[in-house]
Amino acid sequence: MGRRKIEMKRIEHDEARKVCFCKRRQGMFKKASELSILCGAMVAIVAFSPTGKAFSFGSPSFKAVINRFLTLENGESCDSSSGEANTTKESLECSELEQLIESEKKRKEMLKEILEGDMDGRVMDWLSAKSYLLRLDDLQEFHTKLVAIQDVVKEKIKQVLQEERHPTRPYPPAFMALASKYMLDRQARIPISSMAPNSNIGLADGPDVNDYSASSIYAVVGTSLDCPSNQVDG
Amino acid sequence: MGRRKIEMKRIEHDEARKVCFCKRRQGMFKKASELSILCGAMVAIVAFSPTGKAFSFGSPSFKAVINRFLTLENGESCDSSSGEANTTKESLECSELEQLIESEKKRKEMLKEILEGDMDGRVMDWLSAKSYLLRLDDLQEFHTKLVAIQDVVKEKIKQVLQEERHPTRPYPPAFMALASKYMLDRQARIPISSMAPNSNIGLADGPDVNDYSASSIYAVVGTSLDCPSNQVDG
DNA sequence: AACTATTTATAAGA
DNA sequence: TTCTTATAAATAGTT
Repeated sequence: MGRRKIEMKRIEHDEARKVCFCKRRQGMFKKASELSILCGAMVAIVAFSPTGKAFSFGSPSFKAVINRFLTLENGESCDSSSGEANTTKESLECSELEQLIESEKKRKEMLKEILEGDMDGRVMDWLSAKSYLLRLDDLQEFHTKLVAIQDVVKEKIKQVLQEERHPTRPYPPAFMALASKYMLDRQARIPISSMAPNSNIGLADGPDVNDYSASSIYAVVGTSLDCPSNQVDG
Repeated sequence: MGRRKIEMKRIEHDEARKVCFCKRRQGMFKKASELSILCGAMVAIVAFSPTGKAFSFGSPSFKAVINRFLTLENGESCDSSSGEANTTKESLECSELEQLIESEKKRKEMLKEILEGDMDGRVMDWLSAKSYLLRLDDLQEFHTKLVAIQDVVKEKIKQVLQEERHPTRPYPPAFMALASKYMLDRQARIPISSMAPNSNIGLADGPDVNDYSASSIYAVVGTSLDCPSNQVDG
């Protein structure tokens, strides 16, 4: 579709690649718009430019389409294609798509349950679920915190071990007060510091712890194929 | 692009509309595939046929692209187009997009709050209280469990990191079993042992079962423009 | 960003 | 349906 046929592989020249993205992204969005108009179809697209900028298209709106997609009934049929280059399968059936929808639903349900549910007594579940829900950046933070908690427990073990060598002593009054408060009032927060008999329990060091309408697309694209001003990508 | 120019409006004849969707959907997916190959761009598309069937395309995978989109940093720029034909607003700016990103940010904040609030507050307190109340053997067991969870999290981080290079795949059955168990029975604890590092919890990479490659798309589309058998739409 | 020579997509027709 | 083909449209390379 140009002065000459091009090989279907990554364009290495940096500038040429950006220009190509700009033109073809517009072409694709126009195709999407036409498809939705001609066929009354809902279409949504997201594309990341070589420079990492996100572009989206949606008809009737991006959000509406994605929402419909993510809330597809279980039985609703769908087809999925992957542009990945190194696969051998000729057909996807529906599974990747269905799994995605399924997992999204479950994730939402889990999140809701965690938010609404009583976490007490199910901390392990809570922690596990959390590791499922969090994304990469959250996970790293979460991991740091886990390490911190683990240190608390280790420290506690040390203390208990020490205590076992000595005659057992009654818990300090301060602890009893806090413990009963905790047990009676689940909502009350017990400050870690006050839980630590010798204050070496706990986290002493602090755990760090623009839309343009179909018609304007046509106006622009129909008259020329240049990148409109909203395309600040390059 | 055919024997004659067509008006850009809904095709009323039912059969013709379906045929058009079939052809143009394929054309659009091919364009998307080419865009991703030539420009190294990530692209995801969802389209609903006139009969309501969902089709998706993703490169490197639908899920990976959508995830990236939904976790856009606040400052990351984006452009949004709407193909809606009958809008009265002259411009949406980015609002659809921004709303979507906004809701995702809220989700993140919520999780963060849970993480920091519960984790640093109630859960930390809970753990401390527990660690104070527990006896030595319980503590050691508890510590072991913490290590196990930590391993899960580490593993998850690894997987997520890997996922950024590879297309996302469905959750493994093992995980789904655990997840559904968790969701169906709140009282049931997920045995820590099954949470252990190698149990592939989380966004695990399984072998792909469901992709067809760009090249096979070309094989189909290049030789003929008919709807392949997986297109059961019409 | 504009301009065309070409390739590519596709509307009708078979 | 699927294939064929005349045409409209997209776009690669150039200015």
